[in-house]
Amino acid sequence: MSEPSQSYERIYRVVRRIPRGRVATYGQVALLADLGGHARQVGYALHALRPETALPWHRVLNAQGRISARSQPGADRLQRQLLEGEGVPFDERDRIDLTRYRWKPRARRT
DNA sequence: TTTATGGCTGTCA
DNA sequence: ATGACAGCCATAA
Repeated sequence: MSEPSQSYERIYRVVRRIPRGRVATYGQVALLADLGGHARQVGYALHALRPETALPWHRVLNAQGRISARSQPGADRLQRQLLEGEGVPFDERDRIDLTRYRWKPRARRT
């Protein structure tokens, strides 16, 4: 495939695997996407994804278990709302207990 | 081609 | 425990 941005697709693929009621960090997704721990690109990929792309971006948090402020206003609030709707409670500080809600994917790849 | 960002992370105080 | 600084790399102009 001559996909110019195949890297993004990998990220999307990983994010899509995140089960409902569970969350993952950018770093984690990056690792699973073979990006080698470069979480930033994950954030950019999600930032660059199109609205018609049904992707559970709201299940992706930063390493602190909190929602990062993105370009779109109110989007962080929406993310929180979506997560709460999936059964992921937030702390007083808007944080999620990653030790409990962190998605534990299996080692894939051959 | 180079330059400038950026939905982060890890370390230090 | 939180707050602040620098670094890595890919994408977009």
